[in-house]
Amino acid sequence: MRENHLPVYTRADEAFDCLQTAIVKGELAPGEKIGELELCTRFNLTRGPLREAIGRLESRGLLVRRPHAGVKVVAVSAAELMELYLIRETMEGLAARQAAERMTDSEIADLQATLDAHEQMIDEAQGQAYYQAEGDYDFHHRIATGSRNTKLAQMLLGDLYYMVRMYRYRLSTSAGRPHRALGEHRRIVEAIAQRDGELAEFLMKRHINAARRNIEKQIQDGVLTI
Amino acid sequence: MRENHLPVYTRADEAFDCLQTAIVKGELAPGEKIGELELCTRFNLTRGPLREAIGRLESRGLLVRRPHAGVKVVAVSAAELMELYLIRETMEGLAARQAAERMTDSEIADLQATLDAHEQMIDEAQGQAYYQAEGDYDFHHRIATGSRNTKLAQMLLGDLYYMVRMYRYRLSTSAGRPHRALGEHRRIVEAIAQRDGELAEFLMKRHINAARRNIEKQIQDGVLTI
DNA sequence: AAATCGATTATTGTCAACAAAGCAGCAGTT
DNA sequence: AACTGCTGCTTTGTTGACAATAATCGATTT
Repeated sequence: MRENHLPVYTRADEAFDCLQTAIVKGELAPGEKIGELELCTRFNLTRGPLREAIGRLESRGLLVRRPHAGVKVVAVSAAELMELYLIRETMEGLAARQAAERMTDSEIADLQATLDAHEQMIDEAQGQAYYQAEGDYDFHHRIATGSRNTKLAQMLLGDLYYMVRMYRYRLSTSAGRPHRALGEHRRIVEAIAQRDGELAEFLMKRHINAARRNIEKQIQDGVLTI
Repeated sequence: MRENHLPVYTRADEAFDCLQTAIVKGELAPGEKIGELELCTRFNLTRGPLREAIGRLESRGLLVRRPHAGVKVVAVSAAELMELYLIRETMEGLAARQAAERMTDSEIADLQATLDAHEQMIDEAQGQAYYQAEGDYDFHHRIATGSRNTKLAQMLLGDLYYMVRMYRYRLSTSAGRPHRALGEHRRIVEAIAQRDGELAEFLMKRHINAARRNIEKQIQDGVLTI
C-alpha cells in the first residue's frame, strides 16, 4: 500500500513531455510534418506510447492530424494569436477574481516574494527578456492555481499557456515592458491582498490587454514575424 | 488528389466517440472504475485504439488515470459544476461579443429561425425538458462557432460542453425555465443582429448566470443530487 | 485475533509484426 | 506536351503477444 503517490512516469508520459517541449521550444517548427518513426528514433520511443502522446497533443490543439496522411505541428496565425490573448484576458480575469477570494495569506506572501525576486532578476540582467518571460509565466501560473478552480487552472495551464509560450520563445519583449509589467503585477497582487476581487479582475484584464497590444504593435512594425 | 475530405473514421476515432457518448449519457457512471478489456469487448475494439481514445479523454479531463491502476470517469462535485458555469459565463460572454462582430447576416437569420423552431418544440412538448436542453445546446453551439475564434470554439465545444452535458442529462430543467431561457436567447440574438457586441456579451453572461443560479437552487432544494 | 509480509493473479504498459491506405514516379494514351 | 491510370513504396493504423506493476488473498507471526 503505497501512500506517497509520486508521479509514475510511463513511456507515454515521457513521449508527451518530449513532444510538448519540442513543440514549445520550436524544435519542431509550426506547419512541419512529422513522421512517427522519425520521432521514435529521435526520442528513443516505440510507436505505441508515441501515438498515445500524439493523441493527447492533438486533443489539446498543438498537433493537427489527417488520417493516414500524418501529423503536423499547428500553425497559428497572427490573428489567432491575438484571439488567444482575448481568451486569456477573460479567463485570467476570472482567475484573478477567484484568487482574491480564495488564496491563503501565505500564498499571497509567497507571490509578493516572487515579485521581489523578479524585480531583482530584471535589474541584474537588463535586456535579458527571457527571465522576465519566465517570471511572468510563474506569476500567471500562481494566480491560476490560486483560483482553486480546477477546470479553469487546467484550461489555462494545460491548454492556453503552452500555445502562448510557443510564441513567446521567438518574441523579444520590448525594452521598457518588463518594468511596466512588473508594476502591473504588483498592483494585481495588492488587489488580491486586499481581497478586492473585482479590482483584481479589472487589473488583470488590463494587464493582458496591454501585453496583447504590445505584441500587436510589434507585429505591425515588422519586429515580430509570424 | 482527393478534394472532398470526408471524415475518415479510424478505430481510435470510433473508440473516442463511443467512450465520450457513454460518459456523457451516464452509461459509465462518474467514479466508476473501468477496465480496458471490459471496454474492448463492449465496444468491439482492440486495446491500441482504445488506449489512444483514453489518452485523449484524459487530456480533456473526462477521465482520470492512475498509472497501472486503471482509469475512472471523473466525478465532478456540485461546487465544481458551479465553477464550470463561472467559466462558461466569461467565455461565452466573449463568444457572444465576437459573434456580434463577425457572424454573417445569413447565419444570424438561421439562428433566429432555430429559435422559432425551439419555441414550437417547447409549446408542442410541454414539460419535455429534453428538447429544450438540446435546443439550448444548439443555440450555444452556433454562437461559439459564430465567434470565428477557433481556439475559443474548440475549448467551449470540445471541453466545457461535454462536461456540462454530462450533468444536464440528469437534471430536469425546472418548469418555468424553458420559456424564460428562450426569451433570453431572443434578446441575445437581437443584440447580435444589431451588431451590439457589448450588449450581447452582457446578456449572455446574465443568461448563463441565471442558469447557474437555477441549478444551484435545485441542488439546495434537494431536487438535484450530485 | 489482528496485522504484516509474501506469493499469486489480474490488469495495465510496452513492443514488434502485420494490414491498409496514401503518395510518388513512371508509362501509356490522348 | 499534358493528363490519366497503374505500380511500387513509404507511412500510418491495427493487432496480438509479452513484460511489468499493483491489487488481492492467504499464511505466518506477534
